[in-house]
This record gives sequence, C-alpha cells and structure tokens, in this order.
Amino acid sequence: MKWGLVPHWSKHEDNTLRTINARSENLVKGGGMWGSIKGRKRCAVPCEGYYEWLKKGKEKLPHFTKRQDGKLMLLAGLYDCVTLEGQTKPLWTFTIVTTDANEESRWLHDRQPVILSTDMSLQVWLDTTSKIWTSELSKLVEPYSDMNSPLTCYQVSKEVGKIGVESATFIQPVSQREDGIQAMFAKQQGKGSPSKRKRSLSPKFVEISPRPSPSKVRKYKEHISPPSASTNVIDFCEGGDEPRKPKVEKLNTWEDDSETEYVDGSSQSDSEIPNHESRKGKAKLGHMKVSGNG
DNA sequence: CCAGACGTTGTT
DNA sequence: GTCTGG
DNA sequence: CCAGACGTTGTT
DNA sequence: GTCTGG
Repeated sequence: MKWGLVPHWSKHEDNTLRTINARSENLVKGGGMWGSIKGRKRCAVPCEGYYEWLKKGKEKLPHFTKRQDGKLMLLAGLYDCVTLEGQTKPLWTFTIVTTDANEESRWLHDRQPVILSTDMSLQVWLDTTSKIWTSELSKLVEPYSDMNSPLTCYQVSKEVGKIGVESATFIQPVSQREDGIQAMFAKQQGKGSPSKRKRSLSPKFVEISPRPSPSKVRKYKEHISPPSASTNVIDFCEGGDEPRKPKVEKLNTWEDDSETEYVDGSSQSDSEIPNHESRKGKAKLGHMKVSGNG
C-alpha cells in the first residue's frame, strides 16, 4: 500500500492524478475523481502524528502534531486498487483527506488532515455498506474540534526534511535535540580530535542508505515522483492500542522492499516505487494496516 | 456522442 | 468511474 | 562541511 | 558553478 492514490480507472501510471491528499470540500461538493471512490473505499490511516512545515519568511520549520494522550492518531483516508497495463500485480494506494485547519493549528498551516478521534467517527467513516456519501460523512470531515482528544504540536529537527534520511527521533521535540542535553554532551565529547567530533555530533539519526546527490534527487523528482509537494508527512507505525515509543521495524533504504499487509490477510510487495515516494510519505516506516471494506 | 478531464500542496 | 464540453 | 538554492515583480 | 544556511 503506497501513499498517493492512483484511481482504479487509470491505464498507466499518471503522476498528475496520483494524489496524496483529498480535499474534503471536494468530497462534499461531489463530482470529480472522488465521486467513484468516496462512497466505497474509505480507510483509516494510523500514525503517530503528522508533520507540517511552518513558513517563517524563508525559513521552513518542521513541526510535529500528535495526540496529547500519545495514542495512535487515525486519519481519514481513501484508497483504491488498480492493475496498470503491462503489470501483473495490483497497485494499492491511498490518500489522506484534508480539511481547513482548526483555529488552534492555523498558526502552523491552513490545512489539516481529518482526524478520526472517536469510535463513533471511526465507525461512520469505515462503514461503506451504503456505498454512498452521506451528510453524516460531511460532518466528519469538518475541522477538528474534539475537545476530549486534544492535540499537541512542537518543532522538530530539520533533519526530517532531508532526502534519504529516516529516523524515529524526528518526532522528538527539537528542544530535546539541537539545544538539549544530548547535543551539549556530544559537543563536549568531541572536544578532542576532529574526527571524533564529527562522529559524535551526528548520531542524532541513523543514516540508512547513501544520500543521493541533489542533482540525482532533482532528476528523480522530475521523472518519477508523485505530486511535488506534500503537506502531511506521516510516520506510520504498527497498529495497536497502547501508547509506545516509535518502533521502527524496517527503515527505508534507497532500495527498500517492504510488504504491506491487508485486513483480508493478503500482502503486497512495495518494490515498484522506490524510495523517494516513501520518503515523502514515510509510508514504509514500519508496517501499516488499512482498515475498511475492500 | 465521444474525448478529455478528473488533484493537491506548495517548492519536505 | 463519472461528469462536462464541444 | 555539504545539501540546497540559485528569480522577479511588486506599486497598477 | 558558487554561495549560504544549518
């Protein structure tokens, strides 16, 4: 299952219609490419939270938003499945529904994923038996306002924005990293030889694979990548109920190949679309399970 | 009728 | 798939 | 050090 | 190619 929904009527890979987000306004409005999907193929996307880049002039400061209670967040999503011409394997993809940012998070960005915070909302969203969009669903995709499940948001390391680098530590507050005790300690240790300093200053993350050169990445973006931008970058983790430390089962590598499991017990290899996309979506950081009918 | 469009966020 | 414009 | 940016109009 | 921000 890959982030970036490819509609089931697609013949070939079409990056312009591979959407990472679906605007709730367009679901409510009706018509368009969501018409044939929104009534039948809704899913929930579990994650620790989502990244958003605060634009401060020229600066782009990544922030992480999550539930204050530390439980997994469930985002409203749509999914689809298509076997493209010349392919044998079906391609499973999903998109995340966005809505206006609520007042509390508007300082950060004008959009926000739709968060399913109650059993009720989850049930309603995942119930596709009617196969149609209802006014009840339209209510669900309004800006987040569940006072019983408050969110929290804080700045995180800019490392998260680097191509080809992944770490569960990216969801930690920047105050505990760049400015914090760890960094101080690292600097002290490095006082001696330059080589030691270099080593001790950057164990903030584990570099999994060689970072491609900017030019390569640029080419890669131009030719292969899905929509050039994503607002909501998600770290997916294993499903579950208990709050826990982010557990990274399988970090992305440039030639990563992971399996996605589905509720029906089947699984699919994720090898076709290489890392740039997963890097954008971080959809392969750990395993993701998709709930819903189909 | 048929061909063509259908999307999102934002340079992560 | 489904709607719209020509 | 090295990844990433590298522009211009704007006001009409 | 070259500069700069982190």
